[in-house]
Amino acid sequence: MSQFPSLQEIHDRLAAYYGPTGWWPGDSPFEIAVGAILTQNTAWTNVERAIANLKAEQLLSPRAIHDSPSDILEAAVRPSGYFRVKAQRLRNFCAYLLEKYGGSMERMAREPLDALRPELLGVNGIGPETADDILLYACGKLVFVVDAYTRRILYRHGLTGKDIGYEALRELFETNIPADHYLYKEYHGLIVWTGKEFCGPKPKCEACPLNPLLLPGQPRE
DNA sequence: GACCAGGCACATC
DNA sequence: GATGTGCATGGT
Repeated sequence: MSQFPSLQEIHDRLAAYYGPTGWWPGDSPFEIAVGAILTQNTAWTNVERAIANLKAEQLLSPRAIHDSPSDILEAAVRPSGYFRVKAQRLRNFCAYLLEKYGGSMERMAREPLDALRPELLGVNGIGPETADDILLYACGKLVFVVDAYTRRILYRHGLTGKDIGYEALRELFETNIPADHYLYKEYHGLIVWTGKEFCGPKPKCEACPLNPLLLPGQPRE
């Protein structure tokens, strides 16, 4: 018996409302990894511009990014914000990928999850969410991705405390919904879509598919 | 013009 | 270990 049957209920309602999200968008595992870094604290529309620039400049490969002069790379990723920081983070990731896996996302994906996740977290600029984006969507690993929307939606529905940590939230999902890769991908996509549409700093609960939510606590903030 | 967006590292206490 | 701060563009 699950402690949080509501997690399945939340998914089912969102899936009924939106249908398949097809998350994450991207033409290749490497493009997904790049997008995961560029979208840190940034609206996705800005990331799309940056990725389009990288493609136009023939920079969407580990070797090209790694070897590109700073000003060229920074100019390309500029629309995604924090462009100096993100250019360096992309370079850090590419250096790791080239060094450890010859620049091959497919080779990286063959590494077991338990070894790969700590490796990614060891790359400067890759934190828990970015690592899990890459693991789930680019490497096919069974890891639930937690983000600001995930935390906010659960908190506002009284299902978790405000200060619950990343790992605790991840475990909550991973122990209370079926261990299914497609479900993990879609559930996170649905949370992103719902968060953007209904659960920003100013909640718009009226038309939200999660309203009314049945469960333990009362809505907050 | 203010506020916000799917984080992260680093400094300081 | 908790808390604060810098990083920056583009949309609403």
